[in-house]
This record gives sequence, C-alpha cells and structure tokens, in this order.
Amino acid sequence: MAGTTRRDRPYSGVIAKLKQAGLRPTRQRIALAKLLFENEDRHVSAEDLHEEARAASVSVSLATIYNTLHQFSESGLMREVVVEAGRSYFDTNTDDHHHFFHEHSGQLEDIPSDQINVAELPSAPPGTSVSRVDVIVRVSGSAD
Amino acid sequence: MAGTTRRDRPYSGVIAKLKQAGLRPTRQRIALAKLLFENEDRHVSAEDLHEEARAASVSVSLATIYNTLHQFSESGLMREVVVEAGRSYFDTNTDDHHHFFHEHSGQLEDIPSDQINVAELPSAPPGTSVSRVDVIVRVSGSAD
DNA sequence: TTCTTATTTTAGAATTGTTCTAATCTATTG
DNA sequence: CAATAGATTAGAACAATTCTAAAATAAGAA
Repeated sequence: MAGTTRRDRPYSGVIAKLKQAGLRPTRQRIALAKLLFENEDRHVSAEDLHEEARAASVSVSLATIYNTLHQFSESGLMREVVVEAGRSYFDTNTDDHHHFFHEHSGQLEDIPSDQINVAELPSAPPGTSVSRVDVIVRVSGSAD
Repeated sequence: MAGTTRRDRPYSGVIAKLKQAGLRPTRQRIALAKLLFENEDRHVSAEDLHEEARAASVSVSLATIYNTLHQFSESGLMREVVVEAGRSYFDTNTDDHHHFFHEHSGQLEDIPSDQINVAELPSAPPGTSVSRVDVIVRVSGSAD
C-alpha cells in the first residue's frame, strides 16, 4: 500500500468486482463503484448517490444511478433495504446483518449479526421458502 | 343527545373506539372503521381500502382514505408496515407481532409474537430509544 | 331547534420517487 | 478499425402520496 508506484492499481479492484458480477466495467459503473465500495460501508438512496457523483464531478444520469443500484443489488454487490415507504436505500454491506433506523434523521445504522439473535423462527408457510429475514430496530432521538 | 335507540348497537363499538382515540366520529371514519375493525385482522393499502369502500357503496375520497389511515395509525388504532418501497400497508393488528411478506403476491401474513423470539437485542444508540422492532420474514413462493 | 365555529372532507392539482422510451454512445470482439 | 451488443441518456410517463382551498358537517351554545 504505502509503496505503490503503479497508478492504475486503484481501479483494478473495482473493475475485477464488476467483471465478477458479470457487469461490463463502463466509465459510469466504475466511478459509482469507486464511490460506493472504496470507503467504509454505507447506506445510500438513489438521490444521495446522484448528488455524491455530482460533487465528485462524475457525470451520470439519474436513470443510470437507478440502473446501477439495481444491477449491483441483483448481482449481490449490494443489498436493498426498505424502511420507509416511498424511498429505497441501498446497502454496500452484503454480510448477514440488521439495522437500526433513526426515525428522525432517516439514517440507517448496521447491527452486526452477532449482536442480534432471531430465535424460534416459525417455518415458512407451505409452498414457500425464506429468502431473507430483516430486523429493523426503529429508534427515535431523545431530542425529537 | 336524543335518547339512545336500541338498533344502533353495531355502531357504538366503532364510535367509542374513535372517540377514545380523540377522533370525531364522522360518517366516513365510522364507515371505514367498520370495514377495518369489524372483521378479522387485516393488512390494507390505501388503494385496497378505497376499492373496498367503493364495493360497499361507501363514498369516500382517496384523500380521506389517506388521512384516516394515518390518523388511525397515529392514534394507535392501526399500525403502518413498510415492506416494499413505494407502497404502504396498514395493519389492524396492533399487538406486538411480526410478518411474513410473500414477495410474489405482495401479501402480508402475521407472525404472532410468541412464534418468534428476538434475543440479544443490542442497546439503542446513545441518545435514542427503541420505538419498535420489526421482523420481516421475506418468503418467495416455490412456484415463482 | 338554529347559529356559530372548528374540524373534516373533497376534487383536483402538485409533488416525489421511480421506471420507461427511444435515440445516442461505447466497450468488446473479430 | 468496423460491427454490434450492451449501456447511457434526457425527458416523458407513471404510481403513490400529499397538498390546497373551497364546501360540507359535527359539536356545542343559545
């Protein structure tokens, strides 16, 4: 890391990631993937990411933001989280985990799976199988 | 008020419920409350309820459906459940419980609280308190 | 009752978040 | 480099919800 001389290193990780997901590494997808994955885990809405891209001088249309977020989710690079009607969040953390949802700010915060334990789950209704279990702990700020 | 007649019994439960919730028992609220509470527990979207009202020849505008559903939720008569971005469901069951969400049909199904057990919940982030814990078990039909 | 007032309802417009369309552009392959 | 399948785009379309301001109604007073 400290002695890196090759300049294209920062891209290779992201490009590999896209290729593995079966997604053509286009300029837009590379830029968005860098914004999303080269920092710590995050929860973004389409609008958030669009704004962030603009701030980083990456020109991407809102349609592409939506396409990309959905493709990343479908291919397992991200995961969609539904906590509020009328707005979708996308989570860069695809590990098994849950969320705190701050009702006053609209912020999401991860709860690592080892800090929560869902026991005695009933069996899925006949003819169905469980695709995911989401636990959302809604919290409200004391200053509300 | 003029003496209580013997035949308005079916209304009294619903009217009392509305009054207790601090809501003026208007024609529309009474009709919707009857549709919602005089049958078994249910999960409705605004559009569902609007259609159901029409089917029952109860004329209520969609704006009132939304107002009513929100007022009922705020006053604890119902509870809003968010499982899909872009559509809200309202649950007449206000007991502590959770949900199966059938991804293919969009249907919700209650999971009584004694059939599920969320253990080892982490403490709420500093300055906040837990207002609710939602567990959503997403299931997909085998015939999908 | 009738009057008065605050609350509620309403139709339709407006807003929001998202998806669609069809034209243009670009990454990949030969 | 050319061909082409796939990706991006602006803007229109769409769906769910909220807003607006005008008309209707419930509750209480006289």
